[in-house]
Amino acid sequence: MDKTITLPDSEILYDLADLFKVFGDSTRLRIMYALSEGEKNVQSIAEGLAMDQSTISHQLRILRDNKLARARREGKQIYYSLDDDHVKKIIEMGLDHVLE
Amino acid sequence: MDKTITLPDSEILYDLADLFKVFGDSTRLRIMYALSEGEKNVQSIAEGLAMDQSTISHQLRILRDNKLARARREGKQIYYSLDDDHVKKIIEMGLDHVLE
DNA sequence: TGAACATATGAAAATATATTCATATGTTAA
DNA sequence: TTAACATATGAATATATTTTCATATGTTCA
Repeated sequence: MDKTITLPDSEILYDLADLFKVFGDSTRLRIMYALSEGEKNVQSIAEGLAMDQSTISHQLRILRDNKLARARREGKQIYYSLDDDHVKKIIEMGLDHVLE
Repeated sequence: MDKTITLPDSEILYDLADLFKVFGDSTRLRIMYALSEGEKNVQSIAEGLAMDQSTISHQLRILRDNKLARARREGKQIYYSLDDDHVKKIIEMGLDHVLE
């Protein structure tokens, strides 16, 4: 009997887990939903979600670090938008499962 | 200006986050990969991944609770398999992002 | 029934994560 | 240059999560 299990490179597995971790927090999901409506600055996300500016900023950083959102400065404000088509698709796949 | 952000029901958001949390751990991803090769019992997963029986068992429970794996007893052993077509698709979407 | 085996589970310890608070940084306009 | 504003960030705290260890539960077979 062959007990071998074929896995992706360990580094890729960690990256994959890290990616899903980003989706595994309701605050970040809410931010991603907000951004799916279009580009928004930090304030308006914070107000729209009724959360602290600091909380949003910390979480936006995580989205940025994981290349799920990107930032663009315009004057004093920084506008964020989704940085990847996969974002919506991944969320939709998840919803499919959750709603079934 | 309209500051409204349209979000899914808060309960659904939490369920969605919980679902992605399941994918957000490399041990569980490895188990899911193992099961994507076909049904396996706990021992053979543990051996294949070189991890503790207990660790695997704890994580299999999480997969079960989230309806991502299902269990079937056959004698002393319990065979697990993936319980949802979405699993592979969600992982593939994640890989697309990670590999790009 | 009892021994051997496969799996599950509770509790503890180790680690990771999210939020808050205070404050720093960067930008604009007076 | 200074005041006012928008955003970012470090540190502390609170909370969650993973793994390990010990042991319980369920099954088979002698």
